[in-house]
Amino acid sequence: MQKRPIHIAIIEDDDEIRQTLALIIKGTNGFFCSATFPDSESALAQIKDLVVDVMLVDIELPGITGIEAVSKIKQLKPDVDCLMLSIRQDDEAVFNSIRAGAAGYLLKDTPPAQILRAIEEVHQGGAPMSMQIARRVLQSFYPTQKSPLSERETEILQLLSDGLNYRSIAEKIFLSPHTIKSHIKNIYSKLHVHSRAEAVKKAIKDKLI
Amino acid sequence: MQKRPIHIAIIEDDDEIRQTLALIIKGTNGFFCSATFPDSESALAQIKDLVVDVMLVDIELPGITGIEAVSKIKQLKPDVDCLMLSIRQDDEAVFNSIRAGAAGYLLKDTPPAQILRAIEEVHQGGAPMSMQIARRVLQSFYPTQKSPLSERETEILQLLSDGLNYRSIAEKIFLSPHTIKSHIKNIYSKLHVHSRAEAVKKAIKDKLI
DNA sequence: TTCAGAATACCCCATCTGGGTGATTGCCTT
DNA sequence: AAGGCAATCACCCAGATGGGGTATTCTGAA
Repeated sequence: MQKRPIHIAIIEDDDEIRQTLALIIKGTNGFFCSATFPDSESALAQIKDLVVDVMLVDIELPGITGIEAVSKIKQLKPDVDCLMLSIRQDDEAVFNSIRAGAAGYLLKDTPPAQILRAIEEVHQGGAPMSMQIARRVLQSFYPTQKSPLSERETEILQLLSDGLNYRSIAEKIFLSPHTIKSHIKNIYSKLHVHSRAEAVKKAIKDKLI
Repeated sequence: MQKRPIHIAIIEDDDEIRQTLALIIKGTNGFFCSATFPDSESALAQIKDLVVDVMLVDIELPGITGIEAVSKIKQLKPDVDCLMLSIRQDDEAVFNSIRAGAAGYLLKDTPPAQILRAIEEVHQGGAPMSMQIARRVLQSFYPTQKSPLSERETEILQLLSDGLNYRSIAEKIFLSPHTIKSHIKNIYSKLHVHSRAEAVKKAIKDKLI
């Protein structure tokens, strides 16, 4: 029995690249090209009536960017897997794409055979990424630099972020509220902030807690 | 000219798996097995004197876990790339490994050829992950559920997280401080929190801002 | 059309916060 | 031996915060 081919659509403004991709897809067994679009607008207009499993999306498009397109596509058809295809590898492009709902991210220098492999992988529930992209993504989890805070301070910052006030923190770790306040003042000065909200934000962003 | 092989060390408590991995590595051109260890302790004791590019690390080990081992290895030898090899695919294992500094994560059912490919990739600055793992990692960037906050509220929460007080926020968006306060009260009740710190924490964790 | 929610604005008030200043003890490094 | 930092505790005070209300307008869904 013949397996249903993976239905693919392409959004890519460069005519040559778009057509080449389409040709490769059409010429390969198990892959089917449902549609191609030169911009996000036309793709979004038709997406509802389209049978499609995987979308290849360029980021740099005239008008609506590929990233915004992905965001809208995921709203309209949450089951479509969007695979970004871009020359950009800056954090801005990569992480905004992922946040928008991209299920994979390939650089444009990826050879055709690997693009096809990535399409299969994304369709099987994977998240293919070019090697540089994957590394960047993992690196985003590492603490940026080592904490300037002492252990005690980190502990108190943790409790602070739970919304406890001086007194509650003091009770929790058996210290005087004055001491807590002292620590918090030190935390502020080390993190260069002036309020709990800022401190919590910085702590999370810098992965201190 | 002969290229220097990739030097690999293994930490794995299962004798059979460890020896099989070592054999595969030894038997493949371009790969060299520097050492194998049945536990983290022995690996950490010797790591300083070891020439090694990539470490294969199991997570579930007697004594010090693979995750803690990675954290210590990265402290001692930051240039070593650690590739986790585990049966576990729960968030706990995956994200703690990544935070500890792992540069890749393979499930144990990965066939040998792919393990070798992953070793090469990690050594070239990539971050090979089993398909399920990569997807999980990307999913960690998506907003968990859609925001319960209105646009205005989100805007104000954003400013709140920058450490602005009622008055400053009011000035920034040309509203009365009373209004800001009203909005913030609504934000608190929607997020089920009672302070700025908690609100900011929840907002970031739930990717509302 | 009616009702809910969003956005706007105001009042009261007890409590909490952040900034300033100062002190003691102990540990570590120099 | 000295200076520095972490950790502890203390006091003062102006201003901010959070919780309790109330009210109007507008929009969109039921």
